[in-house]
Amino acid sequence: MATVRDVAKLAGVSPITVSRVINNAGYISQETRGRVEEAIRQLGYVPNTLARSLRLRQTNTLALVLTDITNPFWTTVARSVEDAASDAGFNVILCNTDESEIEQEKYLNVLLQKRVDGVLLVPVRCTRETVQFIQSQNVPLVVIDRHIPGVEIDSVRCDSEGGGYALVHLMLGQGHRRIAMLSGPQGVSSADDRVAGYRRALAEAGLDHQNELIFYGEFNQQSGYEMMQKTLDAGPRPTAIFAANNFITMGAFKAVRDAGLKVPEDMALVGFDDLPVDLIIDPFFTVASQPAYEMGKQATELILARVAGQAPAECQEIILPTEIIVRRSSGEKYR
Amino acid sequence: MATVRDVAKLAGVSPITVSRVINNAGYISQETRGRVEEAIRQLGYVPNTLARSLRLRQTNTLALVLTDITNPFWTTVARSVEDAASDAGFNVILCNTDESEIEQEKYLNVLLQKRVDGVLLVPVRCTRETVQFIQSQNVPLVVIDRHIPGVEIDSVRCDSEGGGYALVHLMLGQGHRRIAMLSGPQGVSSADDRVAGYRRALAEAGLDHQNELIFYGEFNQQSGYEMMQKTLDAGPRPTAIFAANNFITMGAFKAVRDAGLKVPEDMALVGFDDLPVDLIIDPFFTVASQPAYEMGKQATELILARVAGQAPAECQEIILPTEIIVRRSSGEKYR
DNA sequence: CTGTTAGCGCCTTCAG
DNA sequence: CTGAAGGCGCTAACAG
Repeated sequence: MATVRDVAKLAGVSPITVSRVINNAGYISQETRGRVEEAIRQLGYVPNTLARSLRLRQTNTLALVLTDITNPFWTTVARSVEDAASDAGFNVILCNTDESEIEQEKYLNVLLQKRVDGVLLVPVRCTRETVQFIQSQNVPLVVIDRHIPGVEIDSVRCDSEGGGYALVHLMLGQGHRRIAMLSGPQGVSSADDRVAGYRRALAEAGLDHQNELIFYGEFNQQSGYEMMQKTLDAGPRPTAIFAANNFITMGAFKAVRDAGLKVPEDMALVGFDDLPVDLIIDPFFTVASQPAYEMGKQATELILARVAGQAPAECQEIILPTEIIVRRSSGEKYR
Repeated sequence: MATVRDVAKLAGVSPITVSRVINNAGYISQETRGRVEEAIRQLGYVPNTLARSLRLRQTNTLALVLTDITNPFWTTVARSVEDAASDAGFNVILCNTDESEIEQEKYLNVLLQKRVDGVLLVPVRCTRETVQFIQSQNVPLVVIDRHIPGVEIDSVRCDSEGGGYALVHLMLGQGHRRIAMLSGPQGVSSADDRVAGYRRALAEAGLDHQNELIFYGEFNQQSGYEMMQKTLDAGPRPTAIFAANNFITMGAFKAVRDAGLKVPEDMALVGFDDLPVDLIIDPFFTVASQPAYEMGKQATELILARVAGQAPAECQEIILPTEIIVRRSSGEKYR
């Protein structure tokens, strides 16, 4: 495989001149440039970015570490990040943690070894230790979707508390008084924040802790199904459900259906995250929709600014609003 | 940032010894190893893989170049590729071409410069030139989903011809005689193969070219919508539609609905690619489902074998079967 | 406008 | 079991 030296020799110039041509840097006479370009063509020379990166300490590569690209919410974020990165001349390494701390740690290790210029991370646990390692290596880090309390870190997320509040407020407004929440894992900020929104809405309606009915599970369909089953089995049955994400919503719906009940007649259902409208004939769920594309975009722009050293010194915390989309699953007025 | 040399100095050994500890290579006394590991810990040393890759000519990085991660079919493939790569200690750079040759070329260029160990490519155009560049650099390449006629290249794809045949055969069996096909772009092998399957089924039923009604468009929803509109406007209306992928199917469905007609009563509809069952309450479309996860897995395993120099010399061509899933959109017997 | 020197951080080769 | 020398391919700094 040809190197700058081979090209230089063939063109009768020095290696550095070849480098200048490749990178459009410094002054080069048209004639020399022509000779070099011709040599490059003849040799089929492809510059070795590894060597360049080693020298410049910049790889033009970002890492996107998320839980599971298969969730359409993350799919959109990934697409958005790749778009923004690509526009700026960066590539993106994709990593799925499946909410496993062990996987996350493995990935982060390798990514730092590969000297990615920045990491976009959806942290599995919202603890200081998660990010300590990355920060200690002075690699720019932007936390997406979740936040880590008590640590100075750039983060881009949605207003989970507000979205949760709005959905539950909607249910209350329709007359529901027994509203159960099917949450994600405790300790994951997006789950916790949505619970907080749920609580605030109940409190505001004069309902106290006795009226709270919260199940904690995972952000997947099976967990949603199981939590819904428990809800149906337990004590006095709620009349409405608030599910903490799209998969939990689907699982809950199926459990209700499998129990021979109907949404929304027998059980109103609202949830976080819209499903991709393009793939669904007849959208049914009332949701708090997150601007996934915008999130990815802003996170990427922020980290690219950090990489370029152009971002303000203080840590940025960007919180985007959710949009409440009312459809049939929330039903009409209750009673 | 610490280097092997720093670690070596602190541990009172030579750099190469540190290297041996890091890579578990060669013989090291327990005691020396202990000292080195302690030094690594103290310094927070993170090995620089760039330098290592430069030396070893291996990056442990693959590239996945596809059209659009947002299509659930590709989402699944991406997940699968990342899973298999990760298991083998490789990372994956994700690239979306949006079916643009220019984008594709840009990506391939940068990827080769970054010295990825292999490229998994969904080629925008099925021409020899597309892959020539990569092959000329001796970088392992596996073509996914499509194939490039007349070139020796590893490829993993589905039996598009067979799937198309089966779907159209199904329609014919239900009595349909006027069946239109809404295809993807001519020159993209998956589209062409599906058209071939359509033709074979018609021919076998004794219908000649006069009975063919084929529209060529793009693999997206808007194109599906537009092709369907044309179909509805043009001459004698068909009674059944074969759409070449999931997005075209959705677009066609919406056009039919917007025209005040019903699927399947007024128009039967079958298509390629199942939609993610997990996200859909009540699957409706009769489809030829492709084993996306399996495709990604096999493609990745093949390319990893090539990288390791363990694959058979001759080029591999893996063709996976589709599964016909009959649902309501294909209707009952016609007439 | 062009070239020389040196080094980014690592590992292979060959000695000890 | 450990080390010294050299080079992977590139570019910054400094000359000219």
